[in-house]
Amino acid sequence: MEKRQRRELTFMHYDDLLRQNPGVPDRTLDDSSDHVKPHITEMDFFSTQYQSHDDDHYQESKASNNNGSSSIVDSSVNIGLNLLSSSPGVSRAANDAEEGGAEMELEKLKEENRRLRSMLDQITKNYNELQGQLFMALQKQAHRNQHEQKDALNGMAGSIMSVQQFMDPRTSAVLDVNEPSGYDKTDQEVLASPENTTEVFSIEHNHRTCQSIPGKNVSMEDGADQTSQRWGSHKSPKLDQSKNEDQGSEAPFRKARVSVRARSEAPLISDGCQWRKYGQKMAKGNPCPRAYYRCTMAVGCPVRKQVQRCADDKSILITTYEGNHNHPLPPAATAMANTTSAAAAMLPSGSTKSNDGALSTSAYFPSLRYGSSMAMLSASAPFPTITLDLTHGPNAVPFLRPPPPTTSFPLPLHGYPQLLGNPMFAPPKLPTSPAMQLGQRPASMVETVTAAIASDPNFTSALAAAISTIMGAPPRNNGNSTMNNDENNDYDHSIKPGSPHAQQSCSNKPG
DNA sequence: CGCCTTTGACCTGCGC
DNA sequence: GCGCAGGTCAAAGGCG
Repeated sequence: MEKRQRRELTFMHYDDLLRQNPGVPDRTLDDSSDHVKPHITEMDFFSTQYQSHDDDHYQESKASNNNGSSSIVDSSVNIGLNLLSSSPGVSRAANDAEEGGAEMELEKLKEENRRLRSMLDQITKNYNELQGQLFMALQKQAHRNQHEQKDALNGMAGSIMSVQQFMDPRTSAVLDVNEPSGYDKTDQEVLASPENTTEVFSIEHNHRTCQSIPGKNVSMEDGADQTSQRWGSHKSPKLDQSKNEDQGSEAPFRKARVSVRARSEAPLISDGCQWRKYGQKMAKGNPCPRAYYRCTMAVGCPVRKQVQRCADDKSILITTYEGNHNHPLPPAATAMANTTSAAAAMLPSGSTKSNDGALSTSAYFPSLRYGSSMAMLSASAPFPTITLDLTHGPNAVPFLRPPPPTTSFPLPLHGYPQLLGNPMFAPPKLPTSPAMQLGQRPASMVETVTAAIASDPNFTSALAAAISTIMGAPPRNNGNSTMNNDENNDYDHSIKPGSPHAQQSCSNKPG
């Protein structure tokens, strides 16, 4: 009985898996009517999560069978064997009766596994090819954007940049390709400037901002100083030194800030990280003070955030993140980090800032296909800033507030799964977060994160659970491999239960 | 005792 | 050069 029961449960899990992975052909439709057992192993091939489910439901069996979890790592053949041997409660008589059929089923399982593996390999190969093509296209786009930006800087009226440019999250990354591992430290921060309180989404590009700000000749090469230039140009030398040591490689994105606007009565948004308040200032034009927080989850963590209530609507909490965590993050923090990283990655490569602070470049998207979050260019902010407006529900109609002075466009976070899976957005010491490695639905995760935060900023626990549900356990191989160039190494780390990645993910920011 | 918050002072960039 | 504003430091005090 246990054996049959397990089969049924496993089959259901596999079903769920198929629902969550539409790309995987539903091979069970062909065989389900005939055999139930074969699905057990096939399901196990792709998801360790479901294996764990089995373990949960059959702890008794597992107690006397050490192979219960090992099947996750082993080949499909082993899984099949494990299943047969993992039912100590089955009587000898039952085994004899099913022995012949079981062997045949086992063979079928093996064959099915081989087919699925080949299919998965093919899918992975296709995905990688597409990813490579996309990367090349983005590079071309970046070059094109550079020329356009030069024209704009030369006084050309072409302030309006192509939609693709702003929609292209990789543009900046591509442009920064020469930078030494600059990707590590995507900056996240909450923009608390009053101007942005009315903005749905603002984006500025680091490059242009640096070039356009007098006295801030921060080139992309001196990334080590960018942290201090951005957050604390007035910082003490000691702090700068430490930052140089810790963040020397994160320069490129250090200029970017990610601002999250969310409705919350709480003084802080629970983002899963530990923060220490190190300062508070009254910002001009806003009766609410601006608080400065520093991540204290690890010594020397460069991540900081500003928290300030919107001057127009005090129920809106504006949190600005900057920097990348240099330590493992809890799931909730990981989700936020990924979200903000993805947002930071959206920074266009060529937005410019006019001398008078007026928005000089912007892109407008008449149709808002992505209602959960939107982006808007803002030249008013001294730093490249992306503002994620979570004050609306995922399906809410954007622009409930009066249109901001700047143009806005939706943030197509889910349009760039490669961003989340790309190592460029992984922290230096944290190869890739489990979420990032879940290449299947990185964008959906972001959506889920933003939606959850929008609905309840303090609901991080549920957020983590939701992410876990959506993403499941890291795929054993192929699934994530398509998302990460460092798939091999990163993945190995991520699936280790004891590994820090198992409980965190990292991205850059968030805090 | 350690950690955190508070808060005034200080530093730096920027505009005039 | 001066003043303003943003950002940070660090001493003091509170809290568990």
